[in-house]
Amino acid sequence: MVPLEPETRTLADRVCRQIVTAIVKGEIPPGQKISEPELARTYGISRGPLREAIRRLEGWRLVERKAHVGARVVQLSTRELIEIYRVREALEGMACRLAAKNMTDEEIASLKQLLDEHEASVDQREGRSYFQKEGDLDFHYRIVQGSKNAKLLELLGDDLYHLVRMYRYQFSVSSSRPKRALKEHRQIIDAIESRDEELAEMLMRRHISAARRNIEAKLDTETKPEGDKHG
Amino acid sequence: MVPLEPETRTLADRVCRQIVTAIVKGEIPPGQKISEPELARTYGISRGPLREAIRRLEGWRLVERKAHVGARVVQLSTRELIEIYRVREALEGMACRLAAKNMTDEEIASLKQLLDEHEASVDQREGRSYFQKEGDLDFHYRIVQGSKNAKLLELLGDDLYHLVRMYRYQFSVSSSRPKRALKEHRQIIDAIESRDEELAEMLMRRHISAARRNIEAKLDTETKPEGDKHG
DNA sequence: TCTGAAAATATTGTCGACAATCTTGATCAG
DNA sequence: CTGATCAAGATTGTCGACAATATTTTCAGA
Repeated sequence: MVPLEPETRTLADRVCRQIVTAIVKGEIPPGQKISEPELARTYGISRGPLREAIRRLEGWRLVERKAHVGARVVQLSTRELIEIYRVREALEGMACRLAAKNMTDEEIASLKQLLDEHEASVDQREGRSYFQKEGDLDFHYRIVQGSKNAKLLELLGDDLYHLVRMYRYQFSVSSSRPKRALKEHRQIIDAIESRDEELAEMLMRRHISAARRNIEAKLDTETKPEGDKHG
Repeated sequence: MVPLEPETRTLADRVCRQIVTAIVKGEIPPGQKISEPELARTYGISRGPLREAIRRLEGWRLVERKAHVGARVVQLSTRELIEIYRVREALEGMACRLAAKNMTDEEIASLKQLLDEHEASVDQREGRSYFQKEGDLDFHYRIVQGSKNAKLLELLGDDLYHLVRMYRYQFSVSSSRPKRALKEHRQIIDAIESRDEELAEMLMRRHISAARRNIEAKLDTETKPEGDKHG
């Protein structure tokens, strides 16, 4: 028999998850200082487990800590967001290559079904970008799972996706091109289905690279609408 | 003015580094249980900071913890080592591509000089695999630095290289083909110098991929010298 | 002798208190 | 009035003690 949450049997672990959720959803905004006494009161625990939770978050790079000053929620600069997309391009490209080799037929079928649902919600227009936003990460997450590479899953799932989610909540940035993204998702799953590793990796890299350039372009127009430098 | 070790002003931080070193060097062997009272006595601190240090190590995936049981040093299975090399292939391939774009001429020159030193030590045969071993990671680390992508540096430097070093100490596995590796390193830096991003990435991926296959082959012959299955 | 359960032991988890450090605000010299 | 210095307050860092859980040992019964 397996309990619903097997490893949440200690205060530090439970609170750790709660804080992650709070940070990702923006309830604790980026850049905000984390007050130990205040958080301890909020969650009704002592400072001991709370500090341990913060230390783990530090390892996951969701908070930054300075000695004798305190911990702050990481604040993603646009530069760092771009960096993350470079990392995603590399990591998810590899994940997609491995998925083409290791995904089971059942997993592929299930993923195609997920895309059908996404398409329906996009068509009906009731799926406001909100759903598509989370749905997008669902797709990517499943690919990574399909790679059967635990290390990839760790790095992307624990380290990067949290940050990406955080950023999306923060700026309410959805994929901004749901139909295009959906089409690319279909191409990717097709490549996986035909077990074309090379193509699968290339398509995923182009998919993420396009998202990155999309962000870069948006930022360029926002920050310097009449600038002439291209740095 | 900058002190030599700016952020090691708290017990937990200092002990954290000490434990990392001890783990990487094998002084605390993989799989061994970490006894909190014992380690606290060893380093002369209380259990509080020690636990926080362990929690951060948990975030870095150098130790695994089970509630009410304790923390153990991670034990790399061969499967996990292979997984790590897949991740390195993806990440360092991207790093190399970015390095070809972003490395300064000075950094490139310095790195070529480093390779000269490696070559000298290999030729003299006095560079036993020991030096080459660390020298190899030096080269790779500099490439990652040259990418100017902080996220890449974090993931590779903090998460993966520790594990790779640990494994090398553990099995005394050096590159086992120092001349070949050195030649590949030269090809890579040449590609970077000519700012050929595409080629630089490809060469780095082939370089790491070759190392992975080398390990796989060695493991195959060791574990199943007369087997017929290829799983 | 072997098996199973229960007690004893040791370890981990949690808490409150104290010490060290940083931040803030007030006071005073220029 | 401005700036710096110093003190008061608040926050983080550290510690020892107690509670909860897991592991080991022991002992009784078959």
